[in-house]
Amino acid sequence: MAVHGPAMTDVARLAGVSHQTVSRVLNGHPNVREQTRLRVRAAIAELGYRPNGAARALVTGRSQVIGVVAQNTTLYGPASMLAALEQTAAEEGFAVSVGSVRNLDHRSISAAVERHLSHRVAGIVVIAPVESAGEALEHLPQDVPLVTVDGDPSRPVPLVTVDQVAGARAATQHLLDAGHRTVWHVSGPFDWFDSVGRIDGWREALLAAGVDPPPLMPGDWSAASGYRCGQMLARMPEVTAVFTSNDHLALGVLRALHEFGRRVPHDISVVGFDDVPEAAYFIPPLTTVRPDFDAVARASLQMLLAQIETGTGGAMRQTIAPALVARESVAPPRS
Amino acid sequence: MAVHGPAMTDVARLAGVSHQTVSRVLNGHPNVREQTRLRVRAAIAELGYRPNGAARALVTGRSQVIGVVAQNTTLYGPASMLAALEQTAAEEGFAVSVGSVRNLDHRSISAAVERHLSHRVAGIVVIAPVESAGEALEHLPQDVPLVTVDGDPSRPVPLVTVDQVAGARAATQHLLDAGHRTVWHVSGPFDWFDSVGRIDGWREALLAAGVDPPPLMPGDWSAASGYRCGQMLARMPEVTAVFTSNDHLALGVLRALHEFGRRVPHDISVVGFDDVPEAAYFIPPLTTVRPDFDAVARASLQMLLAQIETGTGGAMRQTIAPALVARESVAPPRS
DNA sequence: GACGTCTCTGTTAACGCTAACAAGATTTGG
DNA sequence: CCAAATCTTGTTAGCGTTAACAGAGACGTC
Repeated sequence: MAVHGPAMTDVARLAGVSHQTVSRVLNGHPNVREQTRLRVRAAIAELGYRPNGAARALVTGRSQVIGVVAQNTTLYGPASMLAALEQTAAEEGFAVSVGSVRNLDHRSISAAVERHLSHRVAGIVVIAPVESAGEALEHLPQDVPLVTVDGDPSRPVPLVTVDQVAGARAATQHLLDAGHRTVWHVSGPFDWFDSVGRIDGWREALLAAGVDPPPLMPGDWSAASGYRCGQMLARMPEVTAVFTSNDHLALGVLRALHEFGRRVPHDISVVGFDDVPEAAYFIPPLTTVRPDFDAVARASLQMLLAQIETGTGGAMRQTIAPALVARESVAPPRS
Repeated sequence: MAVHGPAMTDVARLAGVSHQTVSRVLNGHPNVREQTRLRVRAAIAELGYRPNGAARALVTGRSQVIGVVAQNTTLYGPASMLAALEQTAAEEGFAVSVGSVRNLDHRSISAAVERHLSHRVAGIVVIAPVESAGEALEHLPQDVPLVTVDGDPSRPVPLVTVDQVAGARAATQHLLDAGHRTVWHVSGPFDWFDSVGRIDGWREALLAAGVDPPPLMPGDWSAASGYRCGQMLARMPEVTAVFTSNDHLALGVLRALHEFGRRVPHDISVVGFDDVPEAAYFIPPLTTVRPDFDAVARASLQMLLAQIETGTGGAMRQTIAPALVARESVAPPRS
C-alpha cells in the first residue's frame, strides 16, 4: 500500500516553522522573510514534499482541475481541441480531466458533467457540437463556470466557436472565384452545429452569387460516407466543384472520383475543411479551411478562468475566424 | 461565487439519520436497514446531493482519478489509446486526467507526473513510446501504481504493449508471400519503441526468408516525410514492395509514387500500420496492420487497478497482438 | 520614551468525508 | 426468559490544507 508522503507539518517541523508559514511560501504570500522562505524551500526539496491537492480542494472549494466533456476524441477536430486545451490549461496551472461520452445525448452529457462536478472541478468546457447537448446544459447548476465550444449559438451559454459559416463561405467563394458555375456540398451530420454552420455558409455564398444551391449530399464525417457521395457526384457530368464539410469526407470523394476516372482538379475541384496534417498529401493536395484550434482553446480557457475568478456567468461569446489554405485540388472548370 | 452544494450532513438531517449512515448508503455498506437506505436515497435525490470527491480523496488517501501522461494526443495512435482508456476507466468509476507533454524528455515527463501526483491520482498510465521516457520513470516514488504503454521493454516497469515486432513481421511476410523478392521500409523516428519494434520485425521477416534487408528509409510519422521517402523509392525501379511504419507515411509514399507514375499495387505494393479510419479510402485502399487499442487500454487499466488494490508493484507485462488488414494496395510483383 | 503601524509568524477552526469504536436494538440459542 | 451474538445506528477523531485572527518584534513619529 502506498506510503503516504510527507505533509505540510513535516516540512514545517524540519524548517522550524509553523505549517501555516509553509502554506504561505507555497502560495507566494508576500509577508514571509526571505530567509524563512529559503529554509522552507530547502525543507520541501529535502523531503520531496508535494502539496495535497485534495486537501486544498476541500478547503478552498475548488480544485485546479478543469473538466472537459467531449464526444469522440478520436476525430481530428476534437482531439486537437483537447490537446490545445490541455496545453493552455497546463500553462495556467490547471489539470484537465476528460469525460468523453459515447453519445452526445442529454443523459450522457449530464452524467459526464455530474462526474466532473463530484470531483469539484473548477470549471467545465463542453465540446458540444450537437443539438442535444444544449438541452443537457440548461439544467445544470447555475454556479458552475462553464464554456461551450462549437455549441448552440442560440442558447444563453458562454460560447467559443469557430466561424463555420465564414469558413464555408470562403471555401465556396474560392470555388466560385475559380470560375465554377455552382458548388456542390457534402455535409456532415445535421445535428452537429459545425455541420449546419458550414451548410449555411455554403448556401449563403451561392445565394450571394445568385446561384440556386444544388441538392445537399448528406454525409457523417467519415471517409466512407464521402466515398458514397463521391460515387454519385462522379456520375453527374454537370458537377465541377465540391465543397465537403471535412477533409475525411473529401478523401472519400477524391477516391470515388478517381475510381470513376474523374480527375481532380482537372474535371472536378474539391475543397475540404479542417486541414488535417495529411491533407497536403492527398491525391491531389487538398485545398481546405483551417480552424485555429489553439486560438479556440486559448479563448475558451480565458473565458472560463474569468468566470472562475469573478464568479459571474454571463453570456459571453467569441468567434474565431478560420483561414483558407489553397492547394492543388482547385482549378478553373474546363470548357 | 459558487454557492456550495449540500453536504452529507444536510442529507443526514433531512433523512433524520447521522451523516455516517449516509456515508454507508453511499458506499454500499451492507448493514443498513432497507427502509433507512430508501429514506437516505430520497433525501439525496431531493437535495441534488453530490459527494465531494476531494473530501473523500483526502480521507482515503486516493482519488478516483487516473492520470495519463502522453505526448502528442493529436496523433491517431495516442488519441485512440487515450479515448479507449477513458472509456474503460469510466466503466470502473474512474476519471481520467490528461497530462500531455510537448516533449517526451526526462524533465517534461517528470513534471507531468508530479502534477498528477499532487492531485493524488490513484495511478498513472504513461503512454511513453520513447527512449527518454524510461529514465524519467526510474526516479519515480516507488509507491505509485504505474503502467507504461508501448514503453521500454528492457525496464522493470509494468508494461502493456502492442506487439510491434509481430505486426511488422506479418506486414513484411504478407508482401513476401505475395511474391516480392524483398521489402523496403519507411520507418518512424528511432527514439520511438514502436518504430524500433517495427524495424526489428521487418528485418526479422526478411532474414528469416533469407533476404538481405535493403537500406532503411527513415521518416518521422508524418505524411510529409513519407512523401520525401516515396520520391526516392519511386525513382528506384527495383523497388516493388514497401512497408511503412504508419498509415500517414504510407499516404505520403502513395502520393509520391502517384506523381512519378508508379501505380499501386500494379508496380509497387504498399503496407501501412495503424489502420486509421481513412486508410480504407486511400488511393488505393491501404493494406495495413491494426493494433487493438481497446485491448491495450483494457489490459493497462486492469493492471493498474490490480496494483491499486493490492499495492504490489511487480514487473508485469502484457503484449497485444495486432492484426493484418488486407486491402488493395498489395499485389504480386509484375515481372 | 510611548504609541501606532508595519512585517512576520503562530494558533485555531473549519472544509466534507471515512474509519474506528461505542452503544442501543434486535435476534438467536439454550 | 436471560445471556450472547448480530444487526443497525450514532459519536468522535482525524485526513492536509487554507482562512481568520492574534500576537510579537521592528520601525517610525511625535
